[in-house]
Amino acid sequence: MVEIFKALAEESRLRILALLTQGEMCVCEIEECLNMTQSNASRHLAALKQCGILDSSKQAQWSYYKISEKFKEENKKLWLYLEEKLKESPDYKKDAEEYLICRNKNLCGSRTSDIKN
Amino acid sequence: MVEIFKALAEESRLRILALLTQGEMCVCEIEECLNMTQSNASRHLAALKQCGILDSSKQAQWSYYKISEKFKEENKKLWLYLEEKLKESPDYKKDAEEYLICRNKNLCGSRTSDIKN
DNA sequence: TGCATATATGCTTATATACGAATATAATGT
DNA sequence: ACATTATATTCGTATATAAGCATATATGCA
Repeated sequence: MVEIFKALAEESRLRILALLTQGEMCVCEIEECLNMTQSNASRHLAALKQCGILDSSKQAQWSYYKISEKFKEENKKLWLYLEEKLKESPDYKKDAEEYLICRNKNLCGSRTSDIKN
Repeated sequence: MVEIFKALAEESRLRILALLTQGEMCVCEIEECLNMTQSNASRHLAALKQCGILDSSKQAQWSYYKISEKFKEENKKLWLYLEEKLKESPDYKKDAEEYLICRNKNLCGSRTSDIKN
């Protein structure tokens, strides 16, 4: 449990999580939306994955990250809390708008998940 | 929210929280139950109080800490999660036994809350 | 008043964490 | 094979956090 809280105890990682509630994203999209350096984005994503909060899959040269279903199931109550509170954060609205802009830029070319979205 | 997660991102503080699910305690009881130094116990309690997770009240020379009702209300889902998971932690059983022993030692003399318990 | 006890806090040190810049690795397309 | 792009990782540095020890503060009691 401590590991999970450590992962959540960082502003940037919470912003990443908030973004990912909208769906899967690749590193460069996160980087762009949150205006952070590549290494920073990559490291925060790795930290969230490391403790089981995120899943990742590699398609071509892109790594896609999303909230782990297993995590949601095993930490239902925490997840409900996060869903509720992340949206209340002051950064959320702004980041969510950036997310839409990113989507339209189609930074990472077409991908499997785009078919669904 | 980050502040709350930061406070929760520490093993000793989670053990303190687990203990406090059983009721109000003073610093010296925490100190004894968890076998930590006085300054350490005091500081961890201060950190938990600082971000609203704990309340404290002073009676004579003792400071009593307990889980804040306001915190529970404003963070219902998180609190439900904590109640569920803290009990599953490997330290919990051992610490809970220590808690009973402490109670019997009556370290801090009689107190208001003892009447209720 | 003086002493003992409980708690909080300053100070120092050790460790952890976050960051940017550079580099390594992997996949793609020419 | 080579250049390009996306991502991961290494390195050095700056900052944050935790711990112990000593000290300050506050309360109760002789």
